[in-house]
Amino acid sequence: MAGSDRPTSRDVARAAGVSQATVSLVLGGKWRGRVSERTADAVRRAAGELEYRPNLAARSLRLGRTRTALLVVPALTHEYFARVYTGAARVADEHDFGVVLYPSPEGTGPARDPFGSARAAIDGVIASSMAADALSGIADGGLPLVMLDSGPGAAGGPPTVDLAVADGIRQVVRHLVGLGHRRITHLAADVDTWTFRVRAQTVREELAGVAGAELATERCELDVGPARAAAVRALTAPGRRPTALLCDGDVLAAGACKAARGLGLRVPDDVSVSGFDDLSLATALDPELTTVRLPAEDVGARGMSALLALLDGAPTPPTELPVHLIPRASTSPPPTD
Amino acid sequence: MAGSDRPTSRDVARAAGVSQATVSLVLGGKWRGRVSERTADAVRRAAGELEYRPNLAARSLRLGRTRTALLVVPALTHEYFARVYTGAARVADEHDFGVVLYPSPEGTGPARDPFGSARAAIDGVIASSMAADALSGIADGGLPLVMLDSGPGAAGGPPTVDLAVADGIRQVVRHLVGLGHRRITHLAADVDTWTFRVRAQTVREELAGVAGAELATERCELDVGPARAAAVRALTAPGRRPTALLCDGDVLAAGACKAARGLGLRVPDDVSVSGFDDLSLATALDPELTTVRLPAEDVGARGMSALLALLDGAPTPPTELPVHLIPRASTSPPPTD
DNA sequence: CTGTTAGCGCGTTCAT
DNA sequence: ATGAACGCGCTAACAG
Repeated sequence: MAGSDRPTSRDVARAAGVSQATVSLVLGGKWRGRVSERTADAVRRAAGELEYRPNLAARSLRLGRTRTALLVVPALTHEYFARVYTGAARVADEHDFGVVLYPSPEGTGPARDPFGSARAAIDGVIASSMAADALSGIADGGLPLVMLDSGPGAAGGPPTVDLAVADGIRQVVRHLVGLGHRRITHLAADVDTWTFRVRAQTVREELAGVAGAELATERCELDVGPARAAAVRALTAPGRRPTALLCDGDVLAAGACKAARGLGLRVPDDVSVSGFDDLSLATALDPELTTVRLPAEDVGARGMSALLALLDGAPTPPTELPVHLIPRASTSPPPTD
Repeated sequence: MAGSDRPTSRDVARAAGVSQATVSLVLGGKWRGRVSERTADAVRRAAGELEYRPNLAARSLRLGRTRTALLVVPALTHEYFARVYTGAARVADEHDFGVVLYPSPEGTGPARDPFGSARAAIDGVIASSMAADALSGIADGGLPLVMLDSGPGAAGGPPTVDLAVADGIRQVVRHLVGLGHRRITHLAADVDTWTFRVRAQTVREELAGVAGAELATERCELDVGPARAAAVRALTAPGRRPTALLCDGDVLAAGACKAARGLGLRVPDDVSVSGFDDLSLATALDPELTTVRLPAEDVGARGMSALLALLDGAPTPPTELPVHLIPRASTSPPPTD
């Protein structure tokens, strides 16, 4: 166990020939006119020589704060949440904060209490796409909380950072309608969260104002296989076949494309397919997906900023981030009968 | 700031009418025959009433350990590393350990020192796919270290967890050769790490033993766009066109498929394409990719286990995890001239 | 069987 | 301008 013992601030003090308090002041950056320039320099040199690093456990204990936030996500393997983390971690880093992840099991139901042991070690929580009831434990604990993708909260509730999903869906619908599509099937994710409820509702509302529009809906799990099956149902349902499949996510769109090909239909010539998320998958597919770009990193970044503001007692107005339609090759005018 | 002050073990002790040490023993689970059943029960009840949670900072300071591991990954947005994290976190959780992520910038070169502040707060490091020199800072610090996907280390070096990538490549080559392919281009990731060096070398070696085999190589960045460009170069190079593209990853394979289609070639009828990783992308594509499944979660899990063993002073033999070829629809016999 | 004591490393106050 | 002393909450030793 060589070199297992690290130097403490006392070691630095001894090496620099000063007291512990002086070391703390100098390294803490609050010595303006309290410690002479010469001594301050000696301290810094000694700290450098010894490769001194403050003991975070001791600091946290003394200060009562940990400079660590907990990010609760449904599934890290999904690229969207990985990006959210990346954004949150970047902002945290700029403020000497850390971010630890808590992937809530299965993303549904009141997750196993993430705070049994963690509560003591974190200053606040950023929760992404969680059902409100799963967060009751946090609110009870009086831990500062920011909610992501959960919809605008109540007046006195936690700060929120949301995506303009309704607007995103509107852009997709107008894009499809503008191309001439009237028979559209919504391939909906079978997940009961705010963001997906809004998508379903907005598709309905927006299409209700279009003359001759026919909307159908197929629900499925958020995975390629189930999406493919749902798309097959949609494309083989009795009556006239839909000319466009509006999917709740790029993953579903991938399944839809496979279904179309399997039925001998070409995308986009016979059926148009739109996605949502703009994952790297969207451009890996052929044809590339028309989809809606979500600023995932910004969501994480704004979430972290909101938490920092909350901890500072600063105002935290609700945030809504704009999203943009990215037209690509998977949509085109419908076939002429 | 309601309820911001949490109860301490002293509060629990007072409420239960015992001493602080008794609380510590009972809640720490080491009171067999040292505290009476009745008192223990009173302590637990009091702790429950007060919703007591031990202060982790204080515990860490006292014990000198944090029960936290640092996982260094090149890029979290890549599904593979997200899975590695998931596996590591699962094993960590089973041992009341936490895992914090450090995404090393750009995944190349000696990363910015992740330990400036973190070193003090972690018990050990699990580093994935890092260049050896980027890890010198860790080894110097005497911090327990486990290396992932870095190849078998020196005798006295850190424990390693590797994938049997050479065997995986061999399975792919034999699969292609078995189908009848002889002109094969290796679409290689332009990344200088052990795992990719091994892949290139194994392709060469394995194909060297096949009569009439012709190997070409195209290098590119690990992304769809560059892969597509590289595949176009491969498929339009002077001389007879290769009948199979052996790609270093599913992402590259996706680019290769797009390139083939763009040139009017069908996959797999005109050209076979194989991937590596078995990401969810592999089955999202059409045709589904023949690829090699990597047990990413197991890598993370074994890495964490190795670190725990290392911390316990237990032996940590090098681990190599098997990988398996998953034949799907993107490979078939070569076209008959 | 239980309580008392000491100290982990740090940041802060008070006294020099 | 600097040093001595204290306590954050916890656990491991030792007394009783």
